[in-house]
Amino acid sequence: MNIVPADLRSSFSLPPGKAVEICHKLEAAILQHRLRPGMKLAEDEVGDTFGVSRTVARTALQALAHGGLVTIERNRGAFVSRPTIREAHEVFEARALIEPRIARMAARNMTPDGLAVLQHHIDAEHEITERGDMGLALSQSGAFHLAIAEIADQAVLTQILHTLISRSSLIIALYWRRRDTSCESHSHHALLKAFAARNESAAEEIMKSHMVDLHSGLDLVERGDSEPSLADVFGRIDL
Amino acid sequence: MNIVPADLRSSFSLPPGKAVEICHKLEAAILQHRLRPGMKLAEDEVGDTFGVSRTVARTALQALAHGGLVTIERNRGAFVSRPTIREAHEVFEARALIEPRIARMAARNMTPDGLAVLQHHIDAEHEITERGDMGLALSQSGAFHLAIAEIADQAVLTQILHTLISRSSLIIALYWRRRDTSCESHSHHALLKAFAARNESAAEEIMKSHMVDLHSGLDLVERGDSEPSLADVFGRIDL
DNA sequence: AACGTCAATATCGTATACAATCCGTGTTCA
DNA sequence: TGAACACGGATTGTATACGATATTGACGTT
Repeated sequence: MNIVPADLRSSFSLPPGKAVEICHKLEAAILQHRLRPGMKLAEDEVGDTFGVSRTVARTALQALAHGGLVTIERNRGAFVSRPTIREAHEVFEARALIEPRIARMAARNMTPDGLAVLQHHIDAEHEITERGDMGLALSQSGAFHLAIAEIADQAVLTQILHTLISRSSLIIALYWRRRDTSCESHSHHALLKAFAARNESAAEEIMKSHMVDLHSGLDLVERGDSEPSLADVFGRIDL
Repeated sequence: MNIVPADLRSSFSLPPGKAVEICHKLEAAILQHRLRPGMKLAEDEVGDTFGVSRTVARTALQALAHGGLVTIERNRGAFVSRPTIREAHEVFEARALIEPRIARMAARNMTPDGLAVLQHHIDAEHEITERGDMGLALSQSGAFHLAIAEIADQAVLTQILHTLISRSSLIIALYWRRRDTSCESHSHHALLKAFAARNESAAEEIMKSHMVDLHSGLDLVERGDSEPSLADVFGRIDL
């Protein structure tokens, strides 16, 4: 079976030509945690991988950098971003501000078609979760939130939310502590129910608490080093 | 005297090297309405103007495109964006959602230094308004709002607000109908007072109504043509 | 053995060159 | 006269080439 999350379509200002596709592919890979935070994305390597020149690869990387998924350091190159704990808090606070409003608007605009789309997302998410592909499930979850924004029909907020959700994915890759995503699934069902009833206040409230849940599901406490120590990566070695 | 609005510093993902400066200069020019919405920004022209190659000019334009100030059409080039009426509403609704929250946070964090910075902005704005340079005054007003966000110390929201304010400037260039900016000035003073008192709720409320004022100061009704007619530009000629 | 210096290499920043696309003009034909 | 077409100029899309900068490893010194 071939369930792929509706790709989190990149912003309004599309980079020209081939760069768009590369953007989307890199974005998908990052969102699914196939490219982990901190990984180097060398221009030559990206270019070779996708069969384009460095120019195009560069354009794609710069576009991703504007979305916050990639960090470019001068004369050093591009890396998959590693959000700080501070930034993690800010991103989820921003989502907690924006998404309840979006949910309310979506509830107001909801149509049978919209409901069907959301239901489809939930089904896909469920099936992926069964298969245990955590990265894909997360990506799918993001697509669900974004679909709501599209139904709300607010291009500006949708664009903003898109970048926030992308960054959330990185944050979760770094700081998620729970094993299960049942809370996620439960909230999404509850949201769908509110949407079906076109209950604006309920949708807003559920989304608000969903945001709190997500935020509190993170393990955002300062570790010894801000950079992950070698021991974190390889485990401690007794000499 | 040399009062220049603290430049609305571009996002986190700085384009490399010289492109940053070009970005800032173009941004300033657009925000001050020296480059009007719809104007063509040819890569060669930009490059020649700033003494760099097309490559760098291109990078700068793409960066501005990500901020929404510039629109790039494939194979046609870059233009100063012309926000639609729809987008205008969305931008100001988004600001109305975000800025009151930012004002509240700023009030909470306010320090004597912060107050001094804001006071400085207000003074500058006042002086510029006296001189009658509408574009510069507007740019200065944006800088004031952004300064609040920086005091609120929320990088993520500040970044978002930055793009919203930039776009607001374009919107105002297209749709502003009032002659005066006294309401602007009044609101800013009121905000400063709330900040001085560290009155969070007052700051939030004043900002909220300030947003409503700004939004309602726009003339957002459909005109006959979306494109400005020649008559609009040259005046009507009786044959 | 540890540290600092220096060269080699890899990667990025910028400039230039070529290919593809679009737009306006002028011509041709109905 | 008007519409369709073809051509030429201009501008963007992409590739490549060269210069600048940072990192890595070797070497010599303390």
